[in-house]
Amino acid sequence: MTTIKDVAQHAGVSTATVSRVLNGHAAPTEETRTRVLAAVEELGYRPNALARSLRTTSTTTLGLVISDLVNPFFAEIARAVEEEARAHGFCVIVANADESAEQQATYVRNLLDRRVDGLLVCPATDDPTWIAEVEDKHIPLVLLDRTVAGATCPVVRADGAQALADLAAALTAAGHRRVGVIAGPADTSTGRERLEQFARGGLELEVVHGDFRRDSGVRAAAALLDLPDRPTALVAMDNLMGLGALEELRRRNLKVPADVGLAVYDDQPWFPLLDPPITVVAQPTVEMGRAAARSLLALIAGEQPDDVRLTARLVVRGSCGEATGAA
Amino acid sequence: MTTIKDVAQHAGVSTATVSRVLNGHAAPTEETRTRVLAAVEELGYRPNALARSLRTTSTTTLGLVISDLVNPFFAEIARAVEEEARAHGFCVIVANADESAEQQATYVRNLLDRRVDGLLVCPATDDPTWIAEVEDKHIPLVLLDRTVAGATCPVVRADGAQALADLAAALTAAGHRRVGVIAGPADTSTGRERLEQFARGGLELEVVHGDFRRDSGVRAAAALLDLPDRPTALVAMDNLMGLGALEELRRRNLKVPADVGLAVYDDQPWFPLLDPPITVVAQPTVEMGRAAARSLLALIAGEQPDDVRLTARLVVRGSCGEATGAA
DNA sequence: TTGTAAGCGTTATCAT
DNA sequence: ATGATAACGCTTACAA
Repeated sequence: MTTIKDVAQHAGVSTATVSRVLNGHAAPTEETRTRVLAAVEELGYRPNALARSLRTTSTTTLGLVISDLVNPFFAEIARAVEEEARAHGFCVIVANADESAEQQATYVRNLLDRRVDGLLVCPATDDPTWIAEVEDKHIPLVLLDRTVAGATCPVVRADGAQALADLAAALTAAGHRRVGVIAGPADTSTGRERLEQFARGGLELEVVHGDFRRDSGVRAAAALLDLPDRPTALVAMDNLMGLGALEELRRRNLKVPADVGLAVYDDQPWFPLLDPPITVVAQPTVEMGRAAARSLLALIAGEQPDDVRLTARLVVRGSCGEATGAA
Repeated sequence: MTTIKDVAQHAGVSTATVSRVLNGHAAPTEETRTRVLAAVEELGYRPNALARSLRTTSTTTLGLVISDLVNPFFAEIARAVEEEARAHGFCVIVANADESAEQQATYVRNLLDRRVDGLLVCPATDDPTWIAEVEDKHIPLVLLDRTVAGATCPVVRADGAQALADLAAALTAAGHRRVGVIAGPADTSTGRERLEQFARGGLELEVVHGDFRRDSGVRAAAALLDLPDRPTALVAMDNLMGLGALEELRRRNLKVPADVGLAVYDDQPWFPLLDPPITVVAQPTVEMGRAAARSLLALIAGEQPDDVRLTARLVVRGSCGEATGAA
């Protein structure tokens, strides 16, 4: 491996000069500059980022802890974060907490050990203990999608209040009175918030909590459909539980929306292709990822970014039935 | 930030002893061990991974260069790689080449600079120039999904030969004679290979090349459907182009399979939910990611892993029509 | 068993 | 404008 020493020797200058040239300092004269650059070129020299980081205490690397990478929503977020980071010359180390608080804590520690310049976390649960560690070390932190109580750092998330109100209204207009909710975990902010906001819609709710994953969607749908007084519509509070619900509906040969209406929180490219197309609350997923990365980058740059709330919106497609003139 | 020096001082030993304790060396006596550990605990000391890596020339980090993270197939691969890496105590830096050879080269260089212990690459194109750089530095390299000419490193990929033969047979049995192929780029091994293997099936083919992305699927489907002698079935050679084709079919109000049959290479969870469910060639995606990570880890450990070929298989669902007894 | 000290490849300070 | 040199925080001979 060729080092800065080799380059210095080859160019007949000191390592300091090579470093100055490579870092675009004002000092070196044009003549030495070209000589150094020639040596760099000839030897195919590339600076060791580790050594540099050790010295400068900057890694130009972001840590991203995702609560569940299987979830296309979070996969999309991860992609957007990577994109925005790349645009600013940063790399991203991606960590998957698999909705486990312990795994998340482990990963956060690992990323801190690696001296990432900042941390982007989609908290798996409300447990806030890990945050102290991050703040102790003064590592810039931004929360994404979910928040946790007592977090003093910037939070970037979607605002689904209006969309959920609209959804409740649309369901009501379509003649639904009693709907089954496949809710997220009660120990996540999004799990609680979506349920609560939807509950304000005045519908009679039957609630089963899932864990934001496919299987729980299947189980929750089954439980709701087995109810003696079966709800006329189901609302799944994330796309994976929505997928599970759809599978269960298909398994039971129930027609949507004739037998049961369905709506899902978080849109996916394939929802419009179903028959009928699925009515959803669409989140500005990519923009959330980008905004979060930008906030973190700003924090790293010493600025004080505000919280970001991106509004989700209802997309009515047909899986909840038609609005009846009467209702 | 507390360093190993602080711990040494606090425990009344040398930094060397602290290091030995922390790295589980045989030397230290039980008594000093506990004393050191107590100091570590009390100070909340965490070793600086950068400094350690600089010294040991090992980062326990894998670099993963994905050709297109938007593609759920690659997202799934990324997840599987991360999972397997984590199980072995490795982190993953994810890079997205966006199907661009230049971006890929840039990222490879960046990851080498960061001294990743090994590199996992899904090559964006056949261009092999970047490989030389990696091999020069003797960084373990494994190719994933796609290969490039002249690569001497292990390759992990799917074998779709049989599945594509089966697909051609199934299409024939369903009465199709002339099918439109939405193929991958000719400058990717998978693009060429899938087309070639499918072509052996004896069907009359109309081929349009896409770029493995959604839009190209829309365009290719449109082109094929506009043909004077319209094919009776479409085969999309990856899931995103399949999505695009489905959108175009829906836009034209064409019924599957009554008007046009459809099959897609690479399964997705929502394909069974469509009406009719989509016939696919299912790849062992997760296993590919895992296998690739394992091969790379083996390479890093000094072993000589073989190429891995995981067989894809045809899943007949209904989007190609029923087999007619006659055919 | 433990300590001393060199070295990993940089950058930055301080002279010159 | 350039060159020595210390320092970043750790591991590892080598010595004791």
